[in-house]
Amino acid sequence: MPELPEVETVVRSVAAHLAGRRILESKFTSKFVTPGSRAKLAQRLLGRRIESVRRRGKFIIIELDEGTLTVHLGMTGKLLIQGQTNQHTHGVFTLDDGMLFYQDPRQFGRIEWSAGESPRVKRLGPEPLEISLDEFRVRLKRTTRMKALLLNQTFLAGLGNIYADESLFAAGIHPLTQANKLTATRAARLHRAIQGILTHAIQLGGSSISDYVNAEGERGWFQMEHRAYGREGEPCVNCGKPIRKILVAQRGTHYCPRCQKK
DNA sequence: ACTAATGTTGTAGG
DNA sequence: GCCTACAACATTAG
Repeated sequence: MPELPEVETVVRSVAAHLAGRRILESKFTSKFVTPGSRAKLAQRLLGRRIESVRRRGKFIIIELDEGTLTVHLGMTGKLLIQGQTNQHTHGVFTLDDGMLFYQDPRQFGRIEWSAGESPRVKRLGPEPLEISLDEFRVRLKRTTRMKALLLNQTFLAGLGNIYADESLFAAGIHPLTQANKLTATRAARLHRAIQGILTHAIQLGGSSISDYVNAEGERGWFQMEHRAYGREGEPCVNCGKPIRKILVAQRGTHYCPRCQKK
C-alpha cells in the first residue's frame, strides 16, 4: 500500500483523530511487526498521551508525551480508526476516545517505540517535496542506475516502485540511465516530475492498486493517472508504443522504450 | 504449481 | 566505500 502519497494520506486522515488522545490499552500479536517483547511495548504505551502525528519518508511518526512510536506500513500495512479486528490485525489500541487498528497480512510493517528519533528515520535522505534543485543535482553524482537510486531511501525518502516509475516516465528518462550522466536539463526535469507526481498523487489520496485505503477506509484514485506502472503492453499515452517491463534492482520496472531515453 | 506483489535489511562478491 | 544480485521476512492473488 504505502509510498509517500499513501502514507501522507493516512497521516492526514488519522492525525486529528489521534492528537491529544491517551492510550488506555494496546495489544500486539506479531513477532515480526513488533519485534522484541510485545508485553513490554504495551506497558510502555500504557497511559501515554499522543502529542502529534506526522510523516517522514514512508514512516508515520507518533510523538508521545514520553518517547516516539514509529510505524512503517511495509507492503500491506493499514492503520484504521474504524472497522473490526480480523486474522491480520496485529495491533489494537484503545484510546480515551476511539480505537486504532493496525492490519498487515504480510507483516512486513513495523511498530516500534524509541526514546528519541527512530534510528531507521535518522538514516533517511531528504524529503522529495522539500529538496531544492541544487541539492538534488549534487546528490545525483553517483554511478548507480536511476531506478535503483530513486528506490534508495537514503537518496530521497518516500519514493517506491510506483512513483519511481511514474516520475521517470514523466521526465522522459530511461530507468537504466546512470545517475551522474543526466544533463542539467534532464535533472531539472526529473526534480520537477517527482514533485509534480507526488503532489498530484497526494491530492488524489494516493494509489489504490490492490487494497490500499486511508485510515477511514477510503480508496485513493491516483492509480487512474498511472502512465507506466502496471501498464505493461498497453500503449504509451504519448507515442502509442507498448509500455515495456524489465527487472531493475530486483523490482518490476515499467517504461516507454520510445519516450524514455538514456 | 508457480510467480509477482506499493518494502527493507543483511550478506556476498566484483 | 560503491554497486549489484540474492535471500529473507509472510501472505494473497492471478
